[in-house]
Amino acid sequence: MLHVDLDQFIAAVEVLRRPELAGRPIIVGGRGDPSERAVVSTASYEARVFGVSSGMPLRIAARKVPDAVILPVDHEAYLAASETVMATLRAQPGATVQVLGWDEAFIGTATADPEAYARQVQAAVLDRTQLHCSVGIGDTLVRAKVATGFGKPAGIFRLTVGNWLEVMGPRPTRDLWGVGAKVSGRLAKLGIHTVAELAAADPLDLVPEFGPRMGPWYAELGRGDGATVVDDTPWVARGHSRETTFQQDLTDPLQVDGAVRELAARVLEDVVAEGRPVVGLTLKVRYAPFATTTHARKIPETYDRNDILARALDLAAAIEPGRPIRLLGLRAEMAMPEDARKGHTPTRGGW
DNA sequence: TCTGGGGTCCTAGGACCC
DNA sequence: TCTGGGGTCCTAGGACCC
Repeated sequence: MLHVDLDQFIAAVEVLRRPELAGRPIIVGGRGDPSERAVVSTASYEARVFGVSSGMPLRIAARKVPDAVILPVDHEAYLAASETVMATLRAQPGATVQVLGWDEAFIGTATADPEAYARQVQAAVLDRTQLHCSVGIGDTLVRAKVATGFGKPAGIFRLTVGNWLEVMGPRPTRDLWGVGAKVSGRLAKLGIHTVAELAAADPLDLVPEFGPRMGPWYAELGRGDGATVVDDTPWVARGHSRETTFQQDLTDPLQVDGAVRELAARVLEDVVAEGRPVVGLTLKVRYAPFATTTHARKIPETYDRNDILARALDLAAAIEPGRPIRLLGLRAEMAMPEDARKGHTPTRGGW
């Protein structure tokens, strides 16, 4: 299968509608105002040279690149570009497409020459959207996904059971898709630093540290093994959430109450649009500077907006009075239809 | 005043039941 | 006075990804 990832997608979309920006360091984030609390969504390659990367506070990024072009996030524009890209992928011969995000997807197809197929995909995407992409080829989803990183920018790379350990073996476990800072640290405590060491680990030895599902799953990840079938089952959202970071920390209970009401109204817009009942609510509270707590509650299946609002306000009663609040979030979990995709391997986001 | 917003899934521990 | 063992459900918290 193939994994397709657009190069500097958001920045590239911005350049398409403002060609005079080509070649300049572009940083897209928040409302485009580096004096506000916000982070970088994407930086162009010209900006990355200065050490700017996704997730970095916008303020810091702006400081690193004195003459950067800083632009606000424009979801609609990226979504429109994304839909054209995905439609182009679906139009490829024999393609089964599994979308992972705005700018990436797996393609399953039976072809004798995957490199040629990949070049054809790149040409089609470029022709239809003027956007460049990199393509990974693999015999598992994990290998295809990881391979893409070696193809950037605008290239093609192939990882299979034959060269996985040769290429990935000496690298830190952090380079794996699904291993972050915390897990790589916990693996290091067990004496596992490299992908090769993880691949050689006994899955059962990882159970005490990571649990019955995640332990064996990490060992599998180290070997590059896992799913081999691209699944194009339509995605059914488990829930919808909204959150707000306040430019000034909130301390007034009336303001907190108002913020919760507004979040509830916004979440309900999404939920009502889907016509599925709500079965649970989670309130997320980030107290300044960075301590986060959540309060969750199952509720009887209901569509009733007033009921849901009342229950959200119930949750808000758990907020500690007088403590400054930096962020509030509200998530509504929805009832799942019987035939929805569920119960596959751990992925934690990104579908 | 350094830290978005939208997702998914797993695990631990307590409550409760038989 | 002592206090099993298995199971399920729920909440809180954590980790990761785009």
